[in-house]
Amino acid sequence: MVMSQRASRLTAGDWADAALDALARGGLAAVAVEPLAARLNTTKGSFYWHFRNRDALIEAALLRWEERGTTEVIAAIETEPDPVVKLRRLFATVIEHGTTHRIELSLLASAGHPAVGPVLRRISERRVDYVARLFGEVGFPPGEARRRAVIGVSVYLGHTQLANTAPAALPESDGERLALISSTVDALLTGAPAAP
Amino acid sequence: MVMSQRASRLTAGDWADAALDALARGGLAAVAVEPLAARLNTTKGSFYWHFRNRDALIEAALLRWEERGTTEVIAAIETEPDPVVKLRRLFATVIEHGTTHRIELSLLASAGHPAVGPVLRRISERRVDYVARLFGEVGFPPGEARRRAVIGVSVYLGHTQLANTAPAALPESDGERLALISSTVDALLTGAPAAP
DNA sequence: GTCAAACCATACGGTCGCGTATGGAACCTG
DNA sequence: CAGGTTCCATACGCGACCGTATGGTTTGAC
Repeated sequence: MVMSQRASRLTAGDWADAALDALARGGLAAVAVEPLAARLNTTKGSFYWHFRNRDALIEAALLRWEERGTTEVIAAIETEPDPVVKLRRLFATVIEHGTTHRIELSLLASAGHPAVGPVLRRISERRVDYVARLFGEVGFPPGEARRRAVIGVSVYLGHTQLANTAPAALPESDGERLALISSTVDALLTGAPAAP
Repeated sequence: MVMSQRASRLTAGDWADAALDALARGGLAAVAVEPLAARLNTTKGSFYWHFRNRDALIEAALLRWEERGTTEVIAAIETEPDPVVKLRRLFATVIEHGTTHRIELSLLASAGHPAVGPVLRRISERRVDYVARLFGEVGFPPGEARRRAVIGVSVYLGHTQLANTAPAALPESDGERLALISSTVDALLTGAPAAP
């Protein structure tokens, strides 16, 4: 994302992307106007044309991230009709989406920020709701579907955290990590009502 | 921790505790010398007597937190001889230790900081190692013990995240949350070799 | 009470980052 | 090409925070 030569004018989206990069690297404190301008090889004149202030940039960046992390992920999973395959595919994404996860971990530190808290809440609730819906489609009654969803999403989130803080504590290869995640999905599917 | 009247001289530990408080509230950026001094009802003269610089305070605070979060927790759990009870007690702490968790989430945004990264790695690895040992004591072979430990710790961490970001996605009462955690421990203990 | 050590208060200079103001440059349309 | 719109560069003032320097206060030992 370091652009030593800028081809043309920057869009608000360019700035938002740079903000998400900074967020992933150093948390909310790294989303600073002047350092971002330097990375984009421009000055804050551009920034203040596109955004009223830093908070406006943060909000724009968060919405962008939320869209990518939920709507787009769910849309991609939903191309598959079978709920069990959907669950497996969704959980496999824990191993693929490193940057999205890095951003989320960074945001956890700023859950109290007025723009961050609501986004985290929405994305977390949406995730649990979606997984609960998938377990429901598999045939579990609502309460049971929800409990499994909470456990499953917890595993997903915790695995992400460990992958970032102590990768050596996890299996070495992606294959083994995937096997671990799959065995968790298997366990959560245990006791599933007979296929319709 | 706001002390409008200070009874006596501050220790380096007082400063470190104040730093941990700030960390929990606003992340690493909130660990700032002058605001901390204000909260302690003193000035940075005291701070610079006890610490060479801000980084020294951060390191001291992190070590203190690490001690509380691992050594002391494990020591308390280890007063119980039965590994299954130990596991249950350890997992129940996910619901009790709000502040410790708040600090950990805050630190995730600063994993790249030279003092933070190693502490997070150590505490994460130690946690997985300890839980793996407990599953080993229950009778699981090493590889299987480790896999269950990774899943269990992931649930623990993920549950913590959800409790902070979207508490409404979790069961409402502590009792129900504990039941959910217990059912997870149950599932992880499934297939345990016969008691010795 | 004296002295030394431990501790703290304040002033100062410097850097960083924010937001505002102002003028300039690039682009597009007629 | 001219004019208007979009976009950007820079200067400025301000506040927050850091670390250093200096002098003052408190505490403990003799």
